[in-house]
This record gives sequence, structure tokens and C-alpha cells, in this order.
Amino acid sequence: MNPPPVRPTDPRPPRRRTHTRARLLTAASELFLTVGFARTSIEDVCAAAGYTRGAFYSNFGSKEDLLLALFDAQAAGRMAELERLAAACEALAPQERARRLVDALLRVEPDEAGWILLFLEFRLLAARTAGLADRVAAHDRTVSGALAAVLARALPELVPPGASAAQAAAVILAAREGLLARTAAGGETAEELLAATAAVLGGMLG
Amino acid sequence: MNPPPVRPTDPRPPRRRTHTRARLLTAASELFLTVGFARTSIEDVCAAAGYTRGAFYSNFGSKEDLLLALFDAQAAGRMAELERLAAACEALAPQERARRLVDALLRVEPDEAGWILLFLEFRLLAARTAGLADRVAAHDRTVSGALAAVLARALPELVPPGASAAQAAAVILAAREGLLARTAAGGETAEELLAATAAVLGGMLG
DNA sequence: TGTACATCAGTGAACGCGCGTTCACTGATGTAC
DNA sequence: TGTACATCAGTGAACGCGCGTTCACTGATGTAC
Repeated sequence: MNPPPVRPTDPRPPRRRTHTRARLLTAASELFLTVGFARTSIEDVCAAAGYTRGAFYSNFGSKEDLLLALFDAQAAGRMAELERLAAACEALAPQERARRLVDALLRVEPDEAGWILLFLEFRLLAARTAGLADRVAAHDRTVSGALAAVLARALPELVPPGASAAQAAAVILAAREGLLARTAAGGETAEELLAATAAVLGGMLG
Repeated sequence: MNPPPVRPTDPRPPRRRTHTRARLLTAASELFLTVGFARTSIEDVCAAAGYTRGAFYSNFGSKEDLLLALFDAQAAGRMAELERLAAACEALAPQERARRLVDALLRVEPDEAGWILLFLEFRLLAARTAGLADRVAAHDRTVSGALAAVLARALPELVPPGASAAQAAAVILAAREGLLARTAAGGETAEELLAATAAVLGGMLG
């Protein structure tokens, strides 16, 4: 409809205050983690970041868009973490390696509970929103693949005979998510359930 | 304020059309399982059951109340199922017993995907709604305890040395939930992930 | 069995609220000359 | 360096919609006599 206005150099590079987007992301992650996605309004995010609603729509296409951007950032962080873990394990004796890896898989960082709940909300949304399922699947594949590599390299004992490292990684991650979901929701105390898991895993590893 | 009207026999037993409640519950479960709790309006439920909104509030205190009633009913069903399973296993040889139990824990009934998503939504709600956490915890304890009994009786091999049957049950259920959540959300195909689990469990059981 | 009366399950309109999204506008930032 | 102009990030009011809940009401169901 509207013919584009005259443009001397066609794709003009955006060079204004790009940190607005970053501030919105930060504010959003704080709110989403404590209150949840559904219960946080765009207005809340903007107010927390010091802007008004319009600023949001000038940086993101929709509320979902914001959530996706947040998860992309977090996935990158998780990847780096796993890489560090694998590197740190490389030099250790098998015994120590096992302890270290199991610890790392079970540790619940302070904000981990918030992340797991947020991720659950994401899964739920994706399960019922066409076109979002691909994004969750991609995220899962990335993290799962990275863990599989770590397992194959550093803790083959956790991969039972007859199963591939990829399979073991997928099962471990899914199980971890289920466990965290229960503890995060406060059903059973985190200590209780994690102790149980440690006992079960301990029994398995001998 | 209002003095109660004259009552010949004080607590008058309710003997009207009690099946309204049942019809509302049935309609709600169908809608919740396919569309989800948040996306289903009370109006939807009432329309599907052939009533108007007021009928709902004459049978339930709130939307949450309806959800809780639904879960109570389902928990009862799960209990009965586990009982049957334990009884059926009692007479079998250990080998066959293991196959049977693992099968039962992994089987995904057609509507199971819907239930797991609904349950996730419940956990999420409970994690952020004061006073609801107790209800989830109670549900978890009931199911977990029942599975622990079955395990102790019918498949002690799945309980690793150093762990109690209760701990193993809690971990198994949490893991199962995590697995189903992934498959239900469509991330990885159910077949893929369940095959992986079977492989991992197969490896563990030898 | 029949009649007057009370109860209360279910009706349906209205209330109130929150929220995602749109849009005409403004003013600071950068560009052209 | 200075001036005129274009762009576009951010403003803030308004729109529109859905939904949970309330409430005055009605009419069928059951009770008392």
C-alpha cells in the first residue's frame, strides 16, 4: 500500500539505545521468575524497567516473543555451564567424577525453582499454541545433545548397556525436570525428594 | 444479619437433582483435558453440560473448586488401578512381573497426555496460590504411598540398595511425570522418549 | 387426595476488572549539506 | 561548526475483549396440614 519513503542507503543499521531491550528482558526475567508468566502483565514489566507500554511493542512483537527471547538467552547459559562442567570433569578420577556430575545434576540453585516453574508454563503454553511446540523441541534438543556429549565423555557409567548416551541424557533431563517441578511447587520438601534421588542414584551406581 | 427462617427439622437433607454436579464435572473434565484449565471458561463448561453460569455457582464455590473436585475423583481412580496392578502381579514369576510393572509405568493411555498437562497446570497454580500447595502435596503423598506399597510387594529389584521403597516411588513418579510432560507437549515424539526410557530401565534391570 | 406454602436449584443480565494490543503523536538522536 | 531535516524509540490514551463472580428472580420440587 504505502510506497516506502526514499532511502539513500537501504537497510539502515539501528544504532539507538539498544539497552532498552536488555532492561526490559532483565525486568521481565525477575518478574517471570517470581510471579510467573501469566500473572505478569506487560505493564508490570515496563514499569519495572522504567518505561511505558509502547516501548515494549517497539522492541518485541508480543508477550510470547519476550518469553522466547528469555529462553534463548538462558539456553545459551546452560550450554556454557555444561561445557565448563565437562572440562572440569575431564581431569578427575572416575569416582570423583561421578560424585561431581551427580551433584551438578541434582543441585538446586536458588533461582532454579523459579526457572523450572517458568519452563513448565512454557511447555504448557507450547502444548496448546500452534507453532510454539517447535521452539520447545529445539530447546530440548540443544540441552539434551549437550548433556549427551558430557555423559559420553565423562560418565559412561550412567549410560546403561543397551542405551545410547542421547537416550540416557533425554531421560535424565526429563526426570530432573519432574523432580524439580515437585520440589518447586512445594509439595514435598526439596531436601526430602533430593535425598531420595541421591539414595536411588547411589544405589544404582553401586 | 438475617435471622434464619423457621426450620422444623434443622439440617434438611438435600434431595434434589444431584446429577447436575456430575454433569458439570463430566463436561469440565472433557474440556479441561482437551483445552486446558485456563483456556476453559465456566461459561464453556456450563454450556457443554446444558446449563447456565448460575448453575455452576450453585454447585461449586469457584473455578478452582471444580478443578479440585476433578482431581479428587481421579486420585481415587489411580488408587484402584494400582491396587489391581499389585494384585495381578502377585502371582507372576519375577521376570514377568518386572516386564509387567515397567510396562504399566510407561504405558501412555490415550487421555493420559491430557491429564498430565492438566496436572502440570495444577502444580503451577498451586505453586503460586496460597493454600493450594497442601492439596497437591496430599495428592502426591497418596499416590506415592500406594506405589511404594506395590513396589515393596511386587518389584523390590527396582528399589536400589540404600533407598527405601517410598523414596524409590517418589523418584519414579516424579520422573514419569517429567517424561510424560515432554511427550505430551509434543517436544519429542512419545515413542522416541519412551523407547529411550525402556532402554535405560532395561539396562538397569539387567 | 388436594391445597397452600416454603425451599432452593437453576436462570440470565449486569458488574467490574485486568490485560494485550493499537495508534496518533513527540522529541531526542542522528544525517546531509 | 552550524542549520535544516528525517527517523524512529518511546509516550500514553483508548479500544476491545473475555471472563469470574454476583444477584434479584422464577418455577419446579417437596412439605405440612
